Amino acid sequence: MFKQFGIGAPSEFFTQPPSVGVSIARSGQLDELVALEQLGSRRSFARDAEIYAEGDRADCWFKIVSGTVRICKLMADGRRHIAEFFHAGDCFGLDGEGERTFAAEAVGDVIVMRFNRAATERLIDERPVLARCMCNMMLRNLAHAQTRLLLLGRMTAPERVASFLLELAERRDVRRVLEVPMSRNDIADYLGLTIETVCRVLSAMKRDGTIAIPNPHRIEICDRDALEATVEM
Amino acid sequence: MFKQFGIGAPSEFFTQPPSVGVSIARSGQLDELVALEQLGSRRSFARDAEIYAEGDRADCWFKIVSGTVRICKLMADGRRHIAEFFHAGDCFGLDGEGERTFAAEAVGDVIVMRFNRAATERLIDERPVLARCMCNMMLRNLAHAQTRLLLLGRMTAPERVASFLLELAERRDVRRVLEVPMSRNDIADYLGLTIETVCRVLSAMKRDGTIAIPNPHRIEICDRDALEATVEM
DNA sequence: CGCCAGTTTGACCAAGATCAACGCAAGTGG
DNA sequence: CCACTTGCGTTGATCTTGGTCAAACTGGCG
Repeated sequence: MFKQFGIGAPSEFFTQPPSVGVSIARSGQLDELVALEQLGSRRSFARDAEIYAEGDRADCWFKIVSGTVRICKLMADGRRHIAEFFHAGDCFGLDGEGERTFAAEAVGDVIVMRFNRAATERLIDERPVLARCMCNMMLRNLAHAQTRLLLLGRMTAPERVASFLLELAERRDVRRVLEVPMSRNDIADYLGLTIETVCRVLSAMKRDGTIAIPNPHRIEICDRDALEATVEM
Repeated sequence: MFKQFGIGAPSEFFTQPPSVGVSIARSGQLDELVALEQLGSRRSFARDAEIYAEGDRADCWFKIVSGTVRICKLMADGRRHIAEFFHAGDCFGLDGEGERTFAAEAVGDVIVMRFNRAATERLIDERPVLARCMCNMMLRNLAHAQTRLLLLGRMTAPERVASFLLELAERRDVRRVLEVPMSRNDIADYLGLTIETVCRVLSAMKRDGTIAIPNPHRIEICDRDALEATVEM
């Protein structure tokens, strides 16, 4: 089982039941977790350090203890694209068994658990219930990618920025004060915009009272309805 | 196993080994296929017919016998987004167990096999090797979505069109003469462009001899190198 | 033949990119 | 402790890509 797997998991693999029904492994889960902890080794990375590079052998995966990670790719002419951000509790790096197709980098200082792929596979063979977790994880990844496809394909700059803020709020489960660990450049490359456009849109939102920006890495949502109205799918 | 699953499968589930190694179920596969055939029922849809709608209960999935299907979504203000095209041999509609988040429509006339989800789940519980197929399928979906993210986020119109043509060629496994079942409008909504831009780019490619367009639904690749150079990631 | 749907082309427009300053806070070194 | 640098972030002016609007073309079909 589990020879190759998804790009990453925007959710709490092994520590929390999947959001949608199914009631997985209520009993076994903790045991698995303990087993996993012993398989993993703690690593830390400084800001902008490369956790793995495009082209590396994909022989391990990671779970974030603290910090934020970006999954990204540099095009030949220097254009950069960020496929995903992962936060504390998320898993990432479960990509195909061959080479990495994206790089993973630390957005700020990051601490992760590193898991050997082969060892994990053995564990999963013993406890097939874990396979179900993996599938759920990949499903969520896929659903999220689909949402982003719509965003990048059909949304205007203000809609993208509004979506981004609401997504941040939802992931961190806060209603008002957002911590924004990534730079404006990261946000731009995530939303398919330029840094200037991101700034301008944020400034416009600040001007009309939708948000407040006490400092660049902290944004407060003052008028959530306005944000939601901006997205309006 | 398999309570909820990916958006669709751009590949040959159950009929062909996965492209990347792993050598799955060499022996059992045919038996499964036979079992499945008996679970499924043949359905046909006319051009533009809705196979399922956004919001429908996701209690079945499909494998395409012939024709092309688009997975799409209409935004409130009429903007349309096509998440994916599926062709003969592909599976789709394995989305989450709740409601459909996208609609599926027939691009031309389409024949599909329709499979009941619950029955399939039972089959998979009996033959866990099938779960591995599912995971591979989702992995491919995910990898493809990631590629499209890059396309929509960071590529110019000519790059998008060139990618599209090369993707078509690769999927159909032809080197020169492409059948293009979908309309220019479909292509535009798939690439995040307008129909006019798609036309203009195709016309430009025709002008400089990269492609020939004997009729709107047939495109010939005359200079594959030029196409590949256009994409150049 | 004329209509219809889809495609193509052209003229013009605007959202967002690019280029260029400027601001501002956190180091750094004299 | 204070100039000076450095790295972001913000703002403005201008340009370009691709969108919008409108008209012409094409091939099938009653």
